[in-house]
Amino acid sequence: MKQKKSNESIECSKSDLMAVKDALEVLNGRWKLQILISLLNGKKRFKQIAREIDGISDRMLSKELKDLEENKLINRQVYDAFPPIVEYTATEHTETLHSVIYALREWGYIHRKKIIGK
Amino acid sequence: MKQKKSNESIECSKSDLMAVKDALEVLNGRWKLQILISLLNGKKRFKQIAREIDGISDRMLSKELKDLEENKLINRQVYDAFPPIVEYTATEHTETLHSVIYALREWGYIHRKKIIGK
DNA sequence: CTGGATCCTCAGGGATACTG
DNA sequence: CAGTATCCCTGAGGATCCAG
Repeated sequence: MKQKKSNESIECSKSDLMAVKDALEVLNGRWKLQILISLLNGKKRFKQIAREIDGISDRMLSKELKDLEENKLINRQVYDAFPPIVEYTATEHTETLHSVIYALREWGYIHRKKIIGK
Repeated sequence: MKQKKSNESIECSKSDLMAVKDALEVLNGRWKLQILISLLNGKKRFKQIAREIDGISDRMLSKELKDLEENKLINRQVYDAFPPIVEYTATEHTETLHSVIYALREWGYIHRKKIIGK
């Protein structure tokens, strides 16, 4: 993918840019990563996720979950019961997001210190 | 509320979630990361960036650059000349984004292979 | 409980024209 | 060249109601 410049590797190629754009496209919006993080902590039911994520509406959660399922980032398991039980779980593919989440979290802390926290 | 899987650490705390949200807030939209990646490759003038990033309008570029400057993610240097010359550069703070960009890029490749490329 | 269906709002973003 | 000013539209996302 990339070559080094003395000591720092710099993003450069069109192909790299495309990859970043692809990633952002899948993870876009305010909710997807929050949902995935929540599920990386263990299987959850619909209402559980809704309660955990501050401010999300049922409608958005439903839509985002469908999106994520299409991208193989979550599994949806339906149990035939009443009241209905649906469990969502992360997939092996979700696990590959760990480094992204980790990097964003670290940077979030750095940035907060830099801009807000001083 | 945490279940470990053998060897991986899992995101969990409220504070971590906040950090990720903060990061996403600063980097949101389709353009900011593309602009930053472009500038991490070296100083650029307005039109240069506009030409490099496919599909961005002058208006958006202008707005995003202002945003990024407020977040100390770019420097804006104006030279008194005609025609006007304005150069944008990455900052030290931008450098801290490297791991984020790197992670997103890697994941973009992985995801493409998983979903599209098969 | 799990969502689908509807309706509505608003900000993100495109197009174009214009200024210093 | 480096933007600003307008106008407009689309789509993300909220609120509410309803059904299985």
